[in-house]
Amino acid sequence: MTESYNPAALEPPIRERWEASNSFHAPDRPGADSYYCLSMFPYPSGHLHMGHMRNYTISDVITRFHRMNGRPVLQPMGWDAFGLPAENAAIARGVPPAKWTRDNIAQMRDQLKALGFAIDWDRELATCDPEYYRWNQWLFLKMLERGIAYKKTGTVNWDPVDRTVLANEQVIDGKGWRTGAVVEKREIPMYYLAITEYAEDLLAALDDLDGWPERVRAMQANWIGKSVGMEITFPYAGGRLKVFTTRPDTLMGATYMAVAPEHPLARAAAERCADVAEFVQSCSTGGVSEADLAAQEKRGIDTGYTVRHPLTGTDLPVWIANYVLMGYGEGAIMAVPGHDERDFEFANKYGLPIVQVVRPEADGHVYDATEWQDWYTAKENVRLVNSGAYDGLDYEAGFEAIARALEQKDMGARRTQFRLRDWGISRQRYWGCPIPIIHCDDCGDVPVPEQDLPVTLPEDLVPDGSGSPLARREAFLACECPRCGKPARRETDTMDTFVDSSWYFMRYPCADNGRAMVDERTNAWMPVDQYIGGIEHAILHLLYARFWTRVMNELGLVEVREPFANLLTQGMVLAETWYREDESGRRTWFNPSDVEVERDARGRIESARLVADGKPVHFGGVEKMAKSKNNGVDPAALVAHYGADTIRLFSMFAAPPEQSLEWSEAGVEGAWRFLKRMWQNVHDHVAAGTPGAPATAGLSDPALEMRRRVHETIAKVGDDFGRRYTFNTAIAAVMECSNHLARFEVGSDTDLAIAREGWEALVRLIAPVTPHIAQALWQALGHEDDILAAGWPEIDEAALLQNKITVVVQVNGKVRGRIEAAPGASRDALQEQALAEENVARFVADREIRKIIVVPDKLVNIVVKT
RNA sequence: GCCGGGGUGGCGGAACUGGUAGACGCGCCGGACUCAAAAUCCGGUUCUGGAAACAGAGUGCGGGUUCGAUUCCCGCCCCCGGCACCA
Repeated sequence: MTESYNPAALEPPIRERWEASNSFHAPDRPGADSYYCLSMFPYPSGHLHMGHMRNYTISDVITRFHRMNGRPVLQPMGWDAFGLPAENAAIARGVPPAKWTRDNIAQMRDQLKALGFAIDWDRELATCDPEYYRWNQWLFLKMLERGIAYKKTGTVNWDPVDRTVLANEQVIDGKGWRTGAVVEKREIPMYYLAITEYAEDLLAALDDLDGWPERVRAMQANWIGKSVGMEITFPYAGGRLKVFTTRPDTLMGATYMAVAPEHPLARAAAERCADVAEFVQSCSTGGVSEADLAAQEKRGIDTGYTVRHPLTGTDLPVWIANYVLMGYGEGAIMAVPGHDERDFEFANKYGLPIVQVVRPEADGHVYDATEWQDWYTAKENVRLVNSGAYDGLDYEAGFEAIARALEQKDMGARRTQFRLRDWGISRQRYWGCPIPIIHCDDCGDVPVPEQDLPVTLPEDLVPDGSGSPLARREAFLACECPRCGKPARRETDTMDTFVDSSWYFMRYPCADNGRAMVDERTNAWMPVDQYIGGIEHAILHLLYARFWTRVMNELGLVEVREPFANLLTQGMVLAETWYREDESGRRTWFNPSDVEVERDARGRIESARLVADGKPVHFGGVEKMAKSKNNGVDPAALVAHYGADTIRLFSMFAAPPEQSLEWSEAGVEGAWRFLKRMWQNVHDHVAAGTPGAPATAGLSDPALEMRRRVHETIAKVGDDFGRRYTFNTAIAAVMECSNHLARFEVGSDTDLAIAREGWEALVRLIAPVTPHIAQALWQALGHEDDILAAGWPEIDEAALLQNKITVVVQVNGKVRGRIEAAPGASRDALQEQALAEENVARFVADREIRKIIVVPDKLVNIVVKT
C-alpha cells in the first residue's frame, strides 16, 4: 500500500480487473430475488454531462449496494440515438446524423467506463440500430391490426419559408428559428396511437404505484385529466351544436356559445363573412404549444349564428374564441360567464351578458359581475338561483335534475371526458424510425408485410433544414405495393422518439435476440425494480412507457402491465453563473472555473474577478448547467483531475437525489480531502500491526463507545442506501464515524481489533459510492476477494446498547437543561431528576406547575404558570 | 395561463412518526508546522448581548392548532420543473 492516495494510478487497474472477471455480468435467469436497476438512457450528444453523471452514480450506488447484499442485479446501458440534435449537427456541420451519432456513442461509452459504473455492457443497445427499431415497426403493425394505431389529421407548426414542419422548441415567439418567418398552423395527416383507450386504466393504476413519488402520480393524474360531465346539444336551423361541460347544473347561466377557430361552424361563418374569415386566419399564426395558446390574450368574434337553449328555447349567439381548443371535448363550449373565469373575462371584454346562477348558502357573498371572485366556481354548500324550476337545488341535485331533463328531450348524455389526447407519432423528419407504410394509388395505405421488416433508414443522408431528405431519396421511396404489385411510394414520416424509449428497458434482458422483440428473459427481469431519471420526464415518457407496456402485455409479449415498480426522480445539476456586460447590455458569460472569488471575514462573497485578466465579473445567480450561461462543468475533465471516486462522492454528498445539486469546486476539494484522509488513516492503522480475533467482552468505555458508533453507522448507512435513498446522510455518517475512528486511541491489541472491525466496516459502507478506493483499501486490510463479494457488514445488536441517555428538559417548551438517565427510566424518575436540575429549578422557581410532559428516553417538558 | 415542486447559518445541506434547529461538508477566523507558501494538523464559527455561565431572537412573510411546529392547517410572496414535435 502506498502512503499517499493516488487515484490516477489506482483506479484504472481496478476497472481492468472488473472487466477481466466480467464482474457486472447479469444472469439470464436471475431467480426470485433479482434486482433490475435502470437509469434513463442518454441521448448521445457527444459529451457526458453532469446530469448523466449524477443519474448513473445514483443507480450505481443502489446497484452495488444490492450486489453486496447478495442479490443478482441487472444494470444495463443504451442509447436514445434518434432525434433532432443529430439533424441540427448535420445542418451546422454537414455530417450525416448516423456518423455523428455513432461517433458520439463511442466517446460517451468511454466516458461512462472511466467512471467505474457496474454496467453489464454485453446488453448495450442503440435505438438507431435496425435490429432495435425493426420491433418499433413490428409493434406498430400489430397496433394497426388491432385499431390501436390509426390515421387522422393533426396540427403542426409550419415554416412557410423553409417549407418544413418545426418542433415546438424551434418556434421562438411565434417565428421559425432559422428563417424568422411567422409560423403557421397546418393540418396534415398523421398516425396516432389510441392511448386514450387506456386513460381509465392508466389513471386507476396510479393508485397502486406506491413506489412512485406522490408528485409524479399527481402530475400524471392531472395530465390524464378525467372529467365527469355531460355532452349537451344546442339545436339550430342547420344542425346541432354539441358541447361538453362538467357543470350542467349551470346550464341556465349559459349566455353564449364559443367554438374553436377550427370548428366546422367557424369555417362556415368564415365563408359568409370576410371579418370572420380574417379572424380565423389570424388564429392560424403562431405556435401550437399549449403554453403559447394558454398565455395569449383572449380574442373572439361573433359568427352571426345562433343556437337554441335546449331547455328554455332562448336564442344564444355563437362566438369563435381562441381559448376554445379543437382537440378537447367537442371543440365547442357553452359559456357560463357567471361561473367560469375564462368565460367571465371574455364576456366582460365583448359585453356579453353575465348571469349568476349559483350562490353560496352562507351569507356575506355579494355577486359582482365586474370583478371575479373565487367562490363563483364553488360546488359545495351552494344553491342554484335564476334557474327557474331548478332554483334552490344544490350542485348534485341540480346536476341530476338538469341531466334528466336533457336526457328526456334527447338533448344530452352523461359522458366522461379525458384531457389526455391520442399520441401522434408521425414526424416529418429524417433521423428516426421509418413508419412501415406503403402508399399505393389503388390500394391506399398498405402496411409493409412483416417479413419485409425492418424498413431500413438510409444512413448516408444529410438534412439541410428544408423538408425531409427521405422524400428526395428515390431509392428509398420507390417500392411495389405489397397488395397489388404496382409501383408505389414509401411513407417518409418517421416515428416520435418517445416510441424508442417506451420499451427499451424490456429489450435489455434479451438484446441479442434476432428473432423476437422480447423473450422469457424479459419476463425474468421485469418489472424494473428501480427506475431513475430526471423529473422532466415525469409525464410524457413515463406515461407512454406505461401505455406501451400495456399493449405488449395484451399482445401476450410480456407478463407485466406496469413497467416500473419504483421510481426515483433526480433533481437538476446547477452551477454559479458569472458575467460581464458591455455598453449595449449584452452579457458575456464566464465559466465558474475561470473565476476567482474574494470573501470577507464572515465568508460572504465580496468581489469576484476573472483569473485571466484580474478584472471584475458579476454574479448571475445559480442556474441549471447550460451552454448558454457557460456554467457547465465537464465530468470527464474532473475525472482526469481527481479520479472517478472523488466526483462520485461529491455528487452523492452535496444533496439528496431528488433535490437540485449545486456544483461546487470547493465541495469537490472537500470530497477529495476526505478520501485522502481515509487512505492515510487506513494506512496508519495497517502499519500499527495485525490484531488478533476481536473481543466483545471486557472492553474499556472508549472502546465500547467506539464500537457502538461503528454499529450505529452500519445500521444508518444500510437504511439510507436501502430504504431512504439519502446518500448524502449516509456519507455524512461514514465521515463522522471515520473522524471518531481516526481519533480513537489504540492502547491494546483489543483496541486494535476494535479499530480493525471499524475500518473494515467503513470501507465496505463507502464502497457503493467510491468503489475504486474501497477495493484498494479492502485489499490493504488483508483481503484478496472483490469487495462486491465481501458482503455488507453485519450489525451486532449488542453493540448498540447504551447505558446512559441524555434527556432534554424544557420549561414551557424552551430547553433549560439536560439530564443523564438510564435507558427506560420511569416517568417519575425522569420528572424528579428534571426538577432537580439547577438551571431548570431556576426557571421553575416557585411558580405553579400546571403539568409535566414526559417522553421516555427523550424529553421532559415542565409547563408552569407565567 | 394551467399542473407539480421548493424556500433552514456566509454557502451546500441535516433534523426520518409534532419532541435538543443547524449533523456532515464548504467557506471564514485563530493557532501549529515552514525561511516562506502550498499541503497537512488542532481549535472556533446561526445572529445579538456577555470574559464566561447564560439570556434573547431565529427555519421566505402573516395568522392558527398544540405543553411543544422546520414538520400540521389557512392566506400571501419569491424561485424552479412540465405543458403533448427538445430529450
